[in-house]
Amino acid sequence: MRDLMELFKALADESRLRLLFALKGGELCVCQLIALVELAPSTVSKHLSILRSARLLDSRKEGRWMYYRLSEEFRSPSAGKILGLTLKDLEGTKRIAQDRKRLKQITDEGMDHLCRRLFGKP
Amino acid sequence: MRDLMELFKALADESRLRLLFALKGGELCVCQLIALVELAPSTVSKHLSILRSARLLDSRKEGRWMYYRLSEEFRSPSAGKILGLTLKDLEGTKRIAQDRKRLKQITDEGMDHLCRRLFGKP
DNA sequence: TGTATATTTCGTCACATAACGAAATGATAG
DNA sequence: CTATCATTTCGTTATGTGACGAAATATACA
Repeated sequence: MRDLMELFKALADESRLRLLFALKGGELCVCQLIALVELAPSTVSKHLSILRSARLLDSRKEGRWMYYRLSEEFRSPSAGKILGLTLKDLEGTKRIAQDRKRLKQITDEGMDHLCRRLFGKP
Repeated sequence: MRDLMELFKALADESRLRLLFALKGGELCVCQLIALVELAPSTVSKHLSILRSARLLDSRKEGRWMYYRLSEEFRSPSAGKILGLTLKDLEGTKRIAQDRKRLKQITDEGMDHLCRRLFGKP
């Protein structure tokens, strides 16, 4: 029951739903996710850790970049199905449609350029 | 997206999961649900209103008693499936097994006796 | 009609959570 | 080795949530 509640708590937040959906298309770097949801890096990091605790995400470090992706090993079979239904439901929403467009721009931009834009000095 | 978040928020609470599971066997009166979860009447009432707002429950008034039951018309097809998966997942948990036993006692007791026990003067 | 009863609404308190900025961490590049 | 960069951790603040008791509401019964 504890696990199930953790899953639902993780899913009960707009930013986290947006992050999950963005990762549907494959792994992304933290800086790309920051650019997408437009929240402080520390805030995004916290969201990602919540999603990872709920076993919805896995992560991988490559050099100084950290990549997150949708998990494949869920805590329970139901968890995977619930995530699947959730992502399908999100397809139709306006916010997610906007995100999809912006994400394309972000991935096209290239990470070096993106990071300089996000964290670089004037 | 708002609806989906409302659904997950509703499901992200232990007491509300217990209430939902209890109603799996059919409609129950508020006083029976109060006896089951052992929280203040006002607290249980609030939980029920949250579940009803999320369209997980319907209610029916009969005399002075209010009956709640699992909804059949969900906000979205996914909502029904998610609830189904959730209730199935809960089957195995210890708390729910305890609840099932206690619920049998509660329904056997009869509502007049139960209400006198819960609200009656010494 | 008035009183008892079942449920809901309201006000309040303690605690959880999302947001931020500052500081810490860990890796790369010079 | 030191500086820089991407990310995380920590501390703080504002808002949301769950719990309760008291008061309001609605129905039944005398």
